[in-house]
Amino acid sequence: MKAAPTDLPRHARSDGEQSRARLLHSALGLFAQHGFAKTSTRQIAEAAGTNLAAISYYFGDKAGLYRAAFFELQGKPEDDIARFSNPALSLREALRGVYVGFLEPLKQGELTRCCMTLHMREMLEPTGLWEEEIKQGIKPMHEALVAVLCRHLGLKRADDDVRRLAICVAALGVHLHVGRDVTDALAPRLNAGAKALDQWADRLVMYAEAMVSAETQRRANLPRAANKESA
Amino acid sequence: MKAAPTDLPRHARSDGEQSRARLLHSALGLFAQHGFAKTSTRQIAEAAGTNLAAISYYFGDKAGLYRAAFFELQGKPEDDIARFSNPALSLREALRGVYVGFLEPLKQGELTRCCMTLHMREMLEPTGLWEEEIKQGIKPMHEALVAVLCRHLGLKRADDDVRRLAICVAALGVHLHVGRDVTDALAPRLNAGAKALDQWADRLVMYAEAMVSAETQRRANLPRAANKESA
DNA sequence: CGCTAAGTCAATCAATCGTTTGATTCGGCT
DNA sequence: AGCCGAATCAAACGATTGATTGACTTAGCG
Repeated sequence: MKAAPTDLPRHARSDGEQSRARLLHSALGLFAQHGFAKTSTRQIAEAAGTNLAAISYYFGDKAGLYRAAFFELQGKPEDDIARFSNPALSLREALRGVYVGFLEPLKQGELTRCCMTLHMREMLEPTGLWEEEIKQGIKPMHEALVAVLCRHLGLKRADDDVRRLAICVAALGVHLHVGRDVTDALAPRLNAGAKALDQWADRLVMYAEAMVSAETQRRANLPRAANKESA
Repeated sequence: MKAAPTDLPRHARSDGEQSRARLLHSALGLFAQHGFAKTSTRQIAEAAGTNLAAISYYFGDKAGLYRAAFFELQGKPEDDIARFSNPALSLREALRGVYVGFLEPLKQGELTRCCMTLHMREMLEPTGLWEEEIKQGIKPMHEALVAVLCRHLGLKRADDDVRRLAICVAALGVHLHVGRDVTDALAPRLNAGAKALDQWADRLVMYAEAMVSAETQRRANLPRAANKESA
């Protein structure tokens, strides 16, 4: 709600909304770093510089704080979709738009990175919020990407192979985040600096283009009749 | 402390080693399903049909049980590497070997799937075991894949671009697991049945081949001098 | 049989968890 | 001034956690 900056000094009895915002940001960072179960409310309150009871006061309980941190501090999915779903874009431009959406959080500050980490974490530990996020954030994005691919593949309707391709295209972007620590261990240079991230964008676009081309070619070589997919 | 296979006293109690094995499997399943922090030792003991104290007895503490379940119940990385690193294989065959390693756990029983889930979970919640696993399991596999790619790209030494390509190739396989629930929500048919998984193998091999081809072409179009990569 | 050790069990420990309470303080109001 | 509600705080609640205790049971062996 209130997009107030966070680093305000801790005044004795200044504004109630400040404590709420500080709790929100501290919770986001700690939840992203240690997960929900391993983060105690006392840690959050201490990091936020507020009292323990403030969590119950503003968010009801720990789960409410988690939900608030999860949903209130993230960019709107429409912005991500808008980056690549414009029909005027070429395939290459659209794919670049897709991966920019994945890479930008890595360039920006901790806040967006923590948001992304929380999302990735939810993938493996669904807490109920995740299904909501799939429906409101991921599924629209997936459908938008499928539509883009259909357009450039010359298809009227999406089939399983297009969805598989869309998932693979997204997988390269997702892996930037979930496999970040692994990549840092295997080849630290690949994620070091903004320049390296721009190289990621270049290569991912190239690889995604190659995958789309391969799918295009596969469909071209397909016998006309066998347009169905096995169940 | 005890529980060493080196000691060879007679089987004192008939089902002595059985409790250990049952604890191991129950722990693997529960840790994979709920994570380390959200799984209590009482749950594990109850699921295993043993007493609570047996955990301390066989594994010292909860962390020891986790470590044992993590390392004792997984396939050896050499087997995975052997599937694709044979120099006699064509690129396509090698890539198929890579993805078979990712897909087989999905086909087999719960055990291997839980193992894989635990691994994925460790990516986002490193507990110390993960660094060990990177060094002993992931890094060798990455290096083997890099070697295969170098061979088919006609390179003597690996550079950052080859490593990036290797990571992208692996990313498609990793995403099968980390994005499994998401995929099930977006397009349930894609993961339903062994036949669908075989289709995954076909497409992933095709996409990976396309990525390698794209990289080959990029290098061919490169000016001779500019063989360096930006830091 | 008697002895030892492995294994099992209920009961309990101290610590930590999320949450609640009740008192207190401050800003804004008539 | 006097009052009220919002906000803060220390303290404690009950529940659950991981881990331990000590007694009990069983198996092997002289």
